[in-house]
Amino acid sequence: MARSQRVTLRDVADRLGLSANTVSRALAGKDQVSESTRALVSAEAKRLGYVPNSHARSLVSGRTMVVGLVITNPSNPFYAALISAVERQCRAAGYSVLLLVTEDSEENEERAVQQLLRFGVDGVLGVATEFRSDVWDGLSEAKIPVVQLSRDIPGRGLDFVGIDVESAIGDAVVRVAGPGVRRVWLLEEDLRVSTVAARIAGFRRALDELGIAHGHSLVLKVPTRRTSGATLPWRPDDAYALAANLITRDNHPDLVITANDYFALGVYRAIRECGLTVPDDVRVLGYGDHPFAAYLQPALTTIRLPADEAGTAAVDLLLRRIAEPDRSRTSTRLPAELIERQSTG
Amino acid sequence: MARSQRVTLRDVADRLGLSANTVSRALAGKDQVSESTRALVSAEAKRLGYVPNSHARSLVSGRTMVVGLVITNPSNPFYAALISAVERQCRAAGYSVLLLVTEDSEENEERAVQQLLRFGVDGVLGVATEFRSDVWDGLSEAKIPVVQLSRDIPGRGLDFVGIDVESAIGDAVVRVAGPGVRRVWLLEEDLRVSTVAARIAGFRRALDELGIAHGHSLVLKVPTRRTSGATLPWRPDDAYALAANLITRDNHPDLVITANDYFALGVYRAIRECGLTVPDDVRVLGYGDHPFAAYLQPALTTIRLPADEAGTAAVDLLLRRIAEPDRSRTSTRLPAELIERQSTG
DNA sequence: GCTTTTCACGTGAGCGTTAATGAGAGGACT
DNA sequence: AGTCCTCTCATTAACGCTCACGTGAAAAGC
Repeated sequence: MARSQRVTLRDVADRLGLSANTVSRALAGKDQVSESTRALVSAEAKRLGYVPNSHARSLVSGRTMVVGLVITNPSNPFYAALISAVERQCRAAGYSVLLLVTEDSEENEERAVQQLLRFGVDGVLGVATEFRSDVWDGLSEAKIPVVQLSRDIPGRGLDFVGIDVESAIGDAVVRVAGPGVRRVWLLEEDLRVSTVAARIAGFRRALDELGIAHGHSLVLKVPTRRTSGATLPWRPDDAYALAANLITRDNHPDLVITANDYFALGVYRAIRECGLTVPDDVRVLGYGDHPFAAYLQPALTTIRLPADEAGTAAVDLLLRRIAEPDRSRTSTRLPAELIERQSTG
Repeated sequence: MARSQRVTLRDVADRLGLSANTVSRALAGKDQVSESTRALVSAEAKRLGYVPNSHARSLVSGRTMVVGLVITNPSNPFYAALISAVERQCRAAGYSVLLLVTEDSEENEERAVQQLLRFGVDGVLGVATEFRSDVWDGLSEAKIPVVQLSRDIPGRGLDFVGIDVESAIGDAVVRVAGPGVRRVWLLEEDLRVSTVAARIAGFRRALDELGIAHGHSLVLKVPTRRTSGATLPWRPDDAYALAANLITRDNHPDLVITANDYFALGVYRAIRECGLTVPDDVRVLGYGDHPFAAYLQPALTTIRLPADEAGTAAVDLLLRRIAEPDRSRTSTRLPAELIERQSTG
């Protein structure tokens, strides 16, 4: 039904007494077609409403002009920004985006890779789940370029574009910790991924630089809601519950770093309810610079992530690798910017 | 290169001394294949790492198992939630999602429709830009089912799934306005879309019900940043700039409704800087129930949108229409829930 | 005048898959 | 024994497009 309706190359060709091939060449803008017939073909194609069949095209050409984008959770604002940037850059280059969501589940990730293989996408941008790292090997074997986004699985020989999380956190903590700061906490996500590891590493390095004994520091894991579906993965409530249990008026950290600004919301409340104040009693450093951060009371010092640049750079890198499959592996870590506000004094 | 590598049906068939067709039927689980050869085929296909070519399949079958998702801005948290829900529901039904972003630009929307036609997707879920409403006609002509998401363009005969914005705002304003409330403002987006119109209509209806003269009310348009790319479309700064200009200590509204919680952030600040307080001097009603709303001081009364349900329902509707193209048009408006917190007393 | 080149287009094949049809082997039946 | 099935598989033809050729006519060259 739908098929019989569709205008094909032959329809245009028959209407003009030409061959399908000529019409194809004319519309493709190739040589070996006179300008007069090209104009005729274009006009007739437009008149009939001809739309090329991308499947037929990619079946013979081997290219699809589609890029796979594998994301763990589109409701995560950072990933949402990545999606926007990636889509825009792909669109500018004439590529379409096939979106696969993994919800940080290995099973979904495997299915996603399978889908990408079936489609024979020209390239893949992916946030890896990292529980098992060989999931992506199928793409490499099929010679489909993969650029890892945000999270890096080393040793796979895959391109990577992300953020220099370790430096971002490390430098920020050093900058933000005043002379009186002795006890420092990090509220982390409970995920086994490279970004979390990098934040912890940066955190530890900062403590060393500040001469703070690791015994005075604490890395707390907030349970991550991966299966919550179409909602934000970070719940202020979870951070609040954790912090409220541990912080008392007489026993509290001097500085709390949160893995994201949403956790900071919970920490704010926990501190407030103890009768303590930010930043006089406890300093708070967020992560992500979400739009509300500047509007909290006190305004939250946080780290701005160049999601837009990362997405754009990742697409550029992918397109370059599609063009030159044999160029050497690239690993880019973009710097993040500390936005100092009132929560750190 | 990539093509010669790929394992095809023939490869599996040749290896077993069978025909490609038999292998196809065996893997498709059809009849007319003995169980013994089916097992052989499955084993060999797995051993060789056979992956079906979706383009070849859809070229002959006319189906793609792909659904197009047209979104104006993935960084908008509401749309992000929609994307998550839609993707998940599609995945559950065996469909993949092709993501097209329009940035509320008519040109992009036309290109998106063109892409969807080229791919011959089985169906489309879309947030329409609404500047020109005939952009989607091409899909209807190609008999591709379209379900409109969130924004409704009436008169096109397209299915619709969204939220009952008019009732949500109308009922909420009535509920939230106390006896002393005389002057009511609505801070709206500057977009010509049905959701904005519905909010304004609900606002006006509430004023009538409350017996508030329209002269005492005000609908303010906050400039919308559509071209800002991969960022949130709603900037608290913009709402702040507008509100700060109009609100003074002696001349202020009793109740402000904002088109989203981010605008409420700006309004909070503007009110605070006048030396006024929420809710005693000015009540504030947000929209969207973004995760930070509960953690503001005072906690923001707002309207929770069932984005997850909307996305899920939209996919269900689309799949049903794909199965039965001739069923009558459906228009679903899901109720939104008022979440009463401190900002309205 | 003829051959040679150039240009504009047509022909045929094939991309990998599925649907329709055909064909051979084996068993059940009269 | 011959006929008719049934089961299993092969053969053929699409789907719409592009690529490597082939071909004819006009233009160019001597």
